[in-house]
Amino acid sequence: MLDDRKLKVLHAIINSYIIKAEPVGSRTISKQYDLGVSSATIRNEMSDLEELGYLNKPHTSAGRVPSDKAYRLYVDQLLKLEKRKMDMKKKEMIKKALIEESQEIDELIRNSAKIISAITSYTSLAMSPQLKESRLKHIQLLPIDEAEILVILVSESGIVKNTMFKVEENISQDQLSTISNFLNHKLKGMSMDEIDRTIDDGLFKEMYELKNILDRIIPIISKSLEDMDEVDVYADGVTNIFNFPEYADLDRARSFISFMEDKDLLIEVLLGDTLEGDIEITIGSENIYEPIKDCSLITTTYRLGDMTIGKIGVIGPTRMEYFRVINALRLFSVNMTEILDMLLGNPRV
Amino acid sequence: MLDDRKLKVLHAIINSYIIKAEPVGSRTISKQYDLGVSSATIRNEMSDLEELGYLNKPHTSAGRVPSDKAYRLYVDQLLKLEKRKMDMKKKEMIKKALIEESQEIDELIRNSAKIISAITSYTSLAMSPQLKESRLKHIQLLPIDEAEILVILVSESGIVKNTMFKVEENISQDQLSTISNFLNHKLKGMSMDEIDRTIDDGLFKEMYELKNILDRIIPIISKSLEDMDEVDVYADGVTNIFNFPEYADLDRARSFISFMEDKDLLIEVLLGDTLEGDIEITIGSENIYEPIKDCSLITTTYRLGDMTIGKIGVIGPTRMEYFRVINALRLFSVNMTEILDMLLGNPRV
DNA sequence: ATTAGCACTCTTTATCATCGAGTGCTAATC
DNA sequence: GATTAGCACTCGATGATAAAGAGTGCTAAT
Repeated sequence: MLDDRKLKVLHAIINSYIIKAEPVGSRTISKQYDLGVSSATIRNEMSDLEELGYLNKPHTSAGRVPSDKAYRLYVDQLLKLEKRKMDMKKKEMIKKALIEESQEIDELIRNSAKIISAITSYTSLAMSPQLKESRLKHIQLLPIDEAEILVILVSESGIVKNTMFKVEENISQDQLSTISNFLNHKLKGMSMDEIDRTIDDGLFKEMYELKNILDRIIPIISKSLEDMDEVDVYADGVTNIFNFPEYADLDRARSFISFMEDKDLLIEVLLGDTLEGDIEITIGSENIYEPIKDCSLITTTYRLGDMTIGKIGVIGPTRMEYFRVINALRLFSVNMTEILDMLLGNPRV
Repeated sequence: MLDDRKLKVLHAIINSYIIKAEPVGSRTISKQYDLGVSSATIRNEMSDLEELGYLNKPHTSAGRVPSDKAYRLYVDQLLKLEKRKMDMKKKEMIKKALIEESQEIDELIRNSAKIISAITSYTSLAMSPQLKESRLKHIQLLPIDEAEILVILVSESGIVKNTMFKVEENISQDQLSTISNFLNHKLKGMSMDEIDRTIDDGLFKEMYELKNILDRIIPIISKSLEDMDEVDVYADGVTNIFNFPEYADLDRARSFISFMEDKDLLIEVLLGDTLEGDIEITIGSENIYEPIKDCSLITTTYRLGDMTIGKIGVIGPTRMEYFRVINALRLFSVNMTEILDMLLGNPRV
């Protein structure tokens, strides 16, 4: 469909446009890229490419601009041809920085977002681990003082969640231990969903004497479980968007930044693609949400054990430096997976 | 220094400018505000006011614009005269919304920021509680499995912090209990600072047999304590700034939004003022940081018990609707104090 | 099939005149 | 003596017009 020369011309145009953000004319191509043909020939090729939907003209006397379709072609080839080598020195540097700065998982995610946006100079997105499948490893009720009890949940993936609650009656240490043991016995190893179901089934009739207390604790556990696998998302370098002339328009900038302020939307966007695969790229109009239909989104995943549990990504204008961003994200994908392994241990799955 | 009529003129100009964001001319004042004098008189008064530093002229043939000094006067009078009544119906509404949406403290803070920016349509800032003075109520080591121990710290203010750590050796449940008890006995009731000092003093020579384990745990406690009183800050409604014509300039908007992205700076800004007092207002050039020298910042505090532990605020153009914002913030100050009291109990201080 | 050449299109930029809001001064008025 | 009407003047905003420049697309020559 596209002969070799057309491809070369298209590539040249894309490259030029990615760098300059200005419509590319035939003369630019014939002079700066060594295709050995005159600008008139390029003009004809460009005309063809436009007809095929790979190029757009902002107006009659402007140069051409690559269409989303062109980027799609470009990116697909990029991903196919490319030798997946990784700059190991850079990788280790980043890893070190991340480890030193991030004691907690949320910190790790936030810092990753920060570094990614810093080195790519686009806006970065990072999602905290999603651990829906995670199983309960330990549950414990701890008396803090006469009137307060602390509920502690630990998941196999090492996430801890606790909730304080108050009681009026006096509950003895023994009673608490009994309940702790009972709950541990019953719920340990279950996934969040299973626990929810078990709770709904009212499996706790066995413990008549402590029913009052249990009735108070169950909803707390339920709520805590919910909280535990609640994902969060961070955007960093949002103002980087101002660096791109396509966002010199206030309304555009506003709409982009507003979008980045809405965490729910961002989660949707990140989860929109599957949770599988290496690098995923969504180009311009391929995006579902209006405000980012002129953006490209590149995401990758990170894992814990065999399970993909989160995503990080970069978002910017469609004329993004795909290659550079892909490489950067690969670095982070590997690093975060390794660091999480370290932080959370290596649970069986 | 300012006679009554000058004051009235100044007020009229400020009011007009707050609404319209456009330089105010003498004719506007004489027509729309009922001062009973002609525009020529107003012109003379304006000329005087300019000389006194209360008004500025963007250029010869524009109207006048209030200076920071004018806003300062305006605001000081506002705060003095104003009858501090609170719309109790609105207050209860907000309180209800906050309580329903916010199970955790961080959520409460975030939601507050969200609601504040929604109802004021400015950018809101909210700082999480600062509990430096908070004392340790409980410390416990909990075995999760053979190789993992959970360290739990509970402060008197009810904040819980935990850290998982791994051990190679087997440590018996008994040993852990011993250590837990020992630490509780030694550290309970101490403030963070005191604990740090106690730790530094190496007070733990008493426990020879368990020294290995203690040496591992101490730094973890130390780190956790640090984390516990780390403040966080949220900004919401940042893109509201686009609603104001003074930020139609891309560079301005960018600089503002970039500033709001930097949490460290925001903390500085919020803590910059004292932690005391009811409402604090910083106008334009009174701000230390360049990017917000054309903004006004209104903050108030919230408390736990007798102690001021956090701040919330609103930031926007100097021609802010001070009155409305002040009232809104008062509502939140009271509400958050009440809700925190509920959530965290009422510790003695 | 390629290319030189040229007319044509459309944006960008600069220039200039005009308009109007607003000031500041002066002289008349209360 | 304070107020005000009147008017010349200032200066940004608006819009029209022209010139420049970049690029296309067609035609005819190679």
